[in-house]
Amino acid sequence: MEFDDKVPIYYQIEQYIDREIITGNLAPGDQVPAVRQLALTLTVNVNTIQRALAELIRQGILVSERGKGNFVTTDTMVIAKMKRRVIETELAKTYEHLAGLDMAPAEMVAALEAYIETREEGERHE
Amino acid sequence: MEFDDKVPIYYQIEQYIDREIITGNLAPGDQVPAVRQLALTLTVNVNTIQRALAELIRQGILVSERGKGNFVTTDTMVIAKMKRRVIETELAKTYEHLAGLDMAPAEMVAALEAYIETREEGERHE
Amino acid sequence: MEFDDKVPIYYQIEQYIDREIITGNLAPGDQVPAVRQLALTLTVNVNTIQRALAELIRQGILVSERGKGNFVTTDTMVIAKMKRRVIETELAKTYEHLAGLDMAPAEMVAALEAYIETREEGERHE
Amino acid sequence: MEFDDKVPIYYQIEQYIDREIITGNLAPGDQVPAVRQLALTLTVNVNTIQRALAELIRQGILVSERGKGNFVTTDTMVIAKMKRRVIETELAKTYEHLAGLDMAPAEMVAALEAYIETREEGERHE
DNA sequence: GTGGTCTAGACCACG
DNA sequence: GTGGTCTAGACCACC
Repeated sequence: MEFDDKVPIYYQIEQYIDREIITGNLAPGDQVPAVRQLALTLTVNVNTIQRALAELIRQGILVSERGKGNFVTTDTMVIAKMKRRVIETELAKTYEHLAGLDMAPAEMVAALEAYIETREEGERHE
Repeated sequence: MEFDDKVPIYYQIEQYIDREIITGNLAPGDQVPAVRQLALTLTVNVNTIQRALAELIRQGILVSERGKGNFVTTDTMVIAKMKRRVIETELAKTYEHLAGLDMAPAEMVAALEAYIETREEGERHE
Repeated sequence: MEFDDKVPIYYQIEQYIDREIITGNLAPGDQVPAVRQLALTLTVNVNTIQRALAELIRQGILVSERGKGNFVTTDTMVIAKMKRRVIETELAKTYEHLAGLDMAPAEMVAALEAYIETREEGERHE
Repeated sequence: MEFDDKVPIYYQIEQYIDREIITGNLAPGDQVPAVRQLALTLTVNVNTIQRALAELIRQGILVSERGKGNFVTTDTMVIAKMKRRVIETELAKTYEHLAGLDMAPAEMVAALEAYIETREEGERHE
């Protein structure tokens, strides 16, 4: 995994785990890989992992069981809410940024479609 | 202006000036407000402004004239290129993030349209 | 039983058994439930139970008889002393904490009375 | 300051700062002593202080200003709510613990009064 | 000078 | 073996 050094690593790990849960790679009730395992896989320090997990635990997305491990909550409401929040935040950020470039809503959609088109062409020729 | 404390302020200021140029609020050849003026307007420290401007100068987007001030480059190619980069970067980030949530390209466009729809309704009822 | 994850579980179990003895649920001479039984009832690991019991044995509150089990001491002086200690500790902690909030002794009593009043009202309406 | 090694130090520091705010030693808008200063005063590591402050910032009780310091929120509603929570939690804990010893509400009040009485006598003879 | 982030490494609580 | 807490110390961003 690559990190953007403009934002804290612990924050990127938080988002990474959010995504793993949203996509179902980590299902409700699943055990999250051990802290030391994640530290190895992502090549970051154990404490940095802990900090990311602590925030997810605080949000109720993960639950910690002492000596057993960390688990994805089985409360699907919490997960559904998180998913909505993540997507909404992403779209809102895109909207704000493009609006800040004086783009009208219809132009944004067109730009995204054009981008996807270009990208897919690029992939076809790889 | 509000800052996201998850990313460096100097970097947000860089992007802010990029946007001012793209939208034409700052046209080619225009003088950029004095450092101390920007520091007041944005309520950040002078050094932070300096750092953002230094980066823009390095990129050739601004040109510094000793004793006179900083000016937007008159090289419209540089500006056009920057504009493309900014928009492309924004769309790429959105694409990557949504793809990371297992969203298909068509879904991304639909989600953005839905978001805009919801947002406009919200604004109508404000 | 629910545990406060801010304090060691073995310590909370110690206090739990203290309370069982003080209330008479466990009388002098009574056999304490088997370690494995307690582990099941309280849903904690056997080792954690052992650690709590070891401390109570050290204090003379329980006596261990090899091959038979653990028993509440018949030395009522020890129990009486423990009871006094438990209550005194509780009141002292409350006093210290409220005093740390600049509350005068009379206010503490009033606050406790008010709390009990509110609580009983709440229970009446449940 | 002395720490109870049964609960995390960062948590005790959190409560310590809560109390400083409740008693007015730290008023709304006041700057909290520098992290490194607190670390010296309380003789704990800087990171431990950071962890306590991070939680208070998350709760909106403190606000952090990059490069300037940490400040007590000027939102007195947040502080008032925190104060109520702290006192309520303290009384609830006392109530639960004494109820667990089979004490009736009236006895609790009597016990607290007796404790205060004894304590004041002790102080008179010191 | 002030807070923020990360690393390395140790030790404890629990299973 | 697994997570939780703490320490020591470094380096960065910002004022």
